[in-house]
Amino acid sequence: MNKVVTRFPPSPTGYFHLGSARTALFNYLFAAHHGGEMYLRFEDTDRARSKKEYENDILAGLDWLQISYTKAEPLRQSERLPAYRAYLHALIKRGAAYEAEEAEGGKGRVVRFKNPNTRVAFSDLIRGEVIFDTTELKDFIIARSLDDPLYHLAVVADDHDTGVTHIIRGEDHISNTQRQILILEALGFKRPLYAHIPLILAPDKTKLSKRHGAASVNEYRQLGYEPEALVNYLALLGWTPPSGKEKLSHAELIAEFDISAVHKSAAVFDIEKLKWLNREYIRETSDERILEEAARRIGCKDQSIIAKLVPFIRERINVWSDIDTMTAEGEFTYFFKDPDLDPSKIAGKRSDAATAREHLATLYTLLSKLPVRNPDATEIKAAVWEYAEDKGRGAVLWPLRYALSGREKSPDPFAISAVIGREATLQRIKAAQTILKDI
RNA sequence: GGCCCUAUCGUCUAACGGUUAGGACGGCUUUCUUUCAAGAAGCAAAUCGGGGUUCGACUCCCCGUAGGGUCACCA
Repeated sequence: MNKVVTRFPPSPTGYFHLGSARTALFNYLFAAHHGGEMYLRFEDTDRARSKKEYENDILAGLDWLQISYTKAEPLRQSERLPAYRAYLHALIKRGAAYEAEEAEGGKGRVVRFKNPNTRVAFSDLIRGEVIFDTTELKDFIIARSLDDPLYHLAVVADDHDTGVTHIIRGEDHISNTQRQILILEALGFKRPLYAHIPLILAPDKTKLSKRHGAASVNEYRQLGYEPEALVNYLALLGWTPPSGKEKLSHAELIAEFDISAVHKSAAVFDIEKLKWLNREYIRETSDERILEEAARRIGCKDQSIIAKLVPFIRERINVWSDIDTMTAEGEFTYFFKDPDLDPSKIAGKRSDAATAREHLATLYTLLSKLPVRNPDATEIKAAVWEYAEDKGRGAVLWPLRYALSGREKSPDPFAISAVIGREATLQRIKAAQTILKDI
């Protein structure tokens, strides 16, 4: 087999979309699997809607997802006008296209393709034989003028000139294929192989778009998803690797990818499964990485305290921005400063104010015996466990935990105590006792 | 509407003529547990409908139905 060449040709008329990202990913995986390469080019023949800003967004997204590519030379279709003009001339010269006066609006002369009105059939790598009767296409327009080509002409020219062997694109392009085959055959080009991948749908089963919430790659980046998780998830949408694995590394995806195994039907984007996958990746990340994200997001207070929060954060978040949410909801504040206690909540369900106060007093004594250096959670637990077992764990430990956190939900009291240290622990227990005395 | 594509649990999917239709996410239950989270165990949940072909259809064929895509001087 000749060298595989694929391409990813977005038009920079919008932000880098999830659907585009998956198309890019499949082109990349296919090329990488076969030791080939993927070209990137920008289809900016619609000059009015194309923006540099969007180009940059696409480039940044590709880099973030670690989808590598070769830049076409030149990168933009707007830089290849002479080439298109030559092809247009060739087409006109051999009678396959002609200039025509445009009736509608009368904006000058356009170039129309002379439709041979045949049947065009191609074998799609995913869908098998697809047949179109091109008659209804009429003599479609391929250029606004000799210097202003339209999509179909430009695509055919570019794919040919860069030696593209496989065109892997969204299903929404399937009916464009007939026009492009007609043009390419009129030009005498070799036909590439086509593979039309199914679309990504929103939960309401329509094409995924902005109104369904986050649809751009950059939004997922902002929300704190890991690029590996997003790539992994996108690859699984419409394709199952032969190994049946659900969590695959970049290298595994490349090794297992098979375009002919891609499904024919559209898949609904399930944010819950993406979150789950993302959590799987976060679980494996280093303590350093979590510390870095946490310090930045919580607000860099005491780094040594945040370092102790790492295991706690690791098991509670799906995406990095969950740290922001937790911060906003005050789920970290008691690690940094004494909590405000609601007197009615100190005793908990398994105790009353008077006994809770007794328990706290005993706990204070017990914990005072701990070494002055800050003990770890195991040592703290050991110091009070026997007493808690004896008096009832719920009755003893709820007041302790509440005294330390001031919250109805939190990690266990030993973990909290280990983070805030011996002195703060004793102080908070004392504070809770004092409040209890007042009621 | 024309043309094209598609159809297994709520969602992503396995099965490639013979299985009690399997797995994952989510959900629910139980367990662990002072609470939360995590963990462990378990449960519910699907072949769109109708005809064929066949000893036997999720699987092959036809017809419906439903969903999607596309019908630009956008890409």
